[in-house]
Amino acid sequence: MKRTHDCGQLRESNSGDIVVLAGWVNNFRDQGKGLAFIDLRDRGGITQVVFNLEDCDAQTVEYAHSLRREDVVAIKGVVQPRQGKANEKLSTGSIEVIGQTIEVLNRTDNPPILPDEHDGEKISEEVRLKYRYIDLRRPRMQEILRIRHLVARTTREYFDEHGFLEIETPLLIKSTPEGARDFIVPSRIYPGEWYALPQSPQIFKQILMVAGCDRYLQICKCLRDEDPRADRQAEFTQIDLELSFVDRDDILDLMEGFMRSLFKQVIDVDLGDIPRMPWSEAMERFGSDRPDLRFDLELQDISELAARTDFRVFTEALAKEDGAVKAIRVPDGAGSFSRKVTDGYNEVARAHGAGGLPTVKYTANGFETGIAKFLDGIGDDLVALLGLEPGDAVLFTADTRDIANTALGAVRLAAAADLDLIPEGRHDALWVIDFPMFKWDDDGKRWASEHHPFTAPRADQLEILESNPGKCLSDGYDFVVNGSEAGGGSIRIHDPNVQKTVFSLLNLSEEEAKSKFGFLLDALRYGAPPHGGIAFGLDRLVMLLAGTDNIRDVIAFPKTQNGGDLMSQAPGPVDMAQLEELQLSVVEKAKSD
RNA sequence: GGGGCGGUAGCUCAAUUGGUUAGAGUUCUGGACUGUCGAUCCAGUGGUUGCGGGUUCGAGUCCCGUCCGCCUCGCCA
Repeated sequence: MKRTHDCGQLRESNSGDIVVLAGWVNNFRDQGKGLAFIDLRDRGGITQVVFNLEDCDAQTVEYAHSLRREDVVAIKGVVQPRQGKANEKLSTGSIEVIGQTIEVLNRTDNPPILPDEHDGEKISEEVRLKYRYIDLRRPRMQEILRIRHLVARTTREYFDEHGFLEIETPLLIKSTPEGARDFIVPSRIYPGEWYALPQSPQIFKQILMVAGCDRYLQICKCLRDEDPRADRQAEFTQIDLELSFVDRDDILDLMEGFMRSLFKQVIDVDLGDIPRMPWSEAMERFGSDRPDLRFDLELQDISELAARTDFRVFTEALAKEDGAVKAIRVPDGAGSFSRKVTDGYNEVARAHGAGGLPTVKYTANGFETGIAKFLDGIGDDLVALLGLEPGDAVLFTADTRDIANTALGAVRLAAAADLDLIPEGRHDALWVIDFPMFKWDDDGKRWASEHHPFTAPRADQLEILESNPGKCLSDGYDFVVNGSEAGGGSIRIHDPNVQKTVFSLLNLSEEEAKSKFGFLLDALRYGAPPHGGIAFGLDRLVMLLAGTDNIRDVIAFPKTQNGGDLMSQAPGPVDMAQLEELQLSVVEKAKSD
């Protein structure tokens, strides 16, 4: 029997048609010897099939009674309007198929989990990952896989229309010193030497620009041997792009068009104008380089007022180099912030480097609790500056400007989640621009790239690149949606001399740079066009579009926090012969204690 | 590498201060039922309490170690 329709297709207009459906038995309801209902499920949906003695022989009805959940069957029958009540939960709920013939394609063992819409979300992730082939049968998972497909399809369509070529870059490449830890692959032909798997195709896509490819696109796997998070996997997918003869605004304009069509086509959301915010403003107002603009609770600088208090936490912070006191006003926070809640925020602030989180409530009687007694001299000015109303709470951080901002930024997110200030279904995007070129690495006592070592300084910043690298701004940009970094890129350095200067600021010797990136430096010497690009995190875009906060939900076969695949049991040992061929041996690490 | 939460029947969970034979729902098995749709009703199967030690008259419960899962800090150019 050949399938004629999928299980989501049939409507009342099909009444009288003879059809063949195939799929999994989602559920069955036996109603006695002569009547049985089978809910048949495939990727398209669910259709009810009914077997009874009026429409088929007793043997077939009995066969229908023997079907169990997740058996795989093909069923031939006639479409008719529902005899009983319609089921509004199903797209096919107004019809049913009168079953006439059953072909069992495969019986199932008793399944460890069921891809049931009611239980699916409750099953522990550990079991879902082990039996991923059953978990993925769930309509929700099928929906996410489809969203992911739509993202890839829309990407290829949009960039094809704008003159991009899809070009593959190698997976076995040379290890690079900057950035994340590499996954490495031993070379059989050169024993003792190693390939690295790409953290991104960065250098290759720049070389494609030197090669005259003009506009490049790739949907590619990237691999970074670092610990995962809820929104991060060691193995992930990027939408990787690079363009020649463009400036920053050309790229941002083109990518905005892409993002708008993506959100429109996949979830029918209008992103509207996408604001561009300097990095310094994002840090000052939101305490984050990826601000969530769906709610207020903006950070305010109260350093001048704080300097007039006798509160040592404030005055000692302000005595530091580039010290600051920041505050957020939490409307109606006085009532909802118990001691337990503010203690929790205190921990958040401490986890981000702040010494603590001074707190005060503002009521009809003025400031109360917490640090109220220290605010006597500045009370009215503080009320005016923050726009306080009775019932508000105020949270403070005091430290170096950087720590005060990031710690309070983290508290801002925690408070918004607690107070339910984040609107459902809303998507607020922005570009963060004018990043610093470098950040100071205190451990390594050197400058490190804020973005990556090929990011160009802004043209108007070239003169301070060497004299004041900490203040030098780059031509980099991040695309941020709902507080999640969904993409990032930059105009690249196309002048080999500027590239050399940046390498030396990163404390990369000329010799080292030559051995690691020599081929890029060479390429830049032979007629490199001005170019720039961006990479979007495809997994994170799918998360946003699908409305999940778990990256494993948007990857068909994801890995766990320990980098394992619970289904295939990777990683695993290999044969001694394989190691010998590679001239490798495993050395047991001595216990340090 | 650090911190936190968790692991009990195939699945989701319960088990009082350390105390009787570790329970419930569901899946599954058998039976009843001709319009159900998370069907219902009756009966039954199902346990290395993650694993290894220890304390105790007695451990799912306390202690030590270890493995696994999740969240998080570090890390992620």
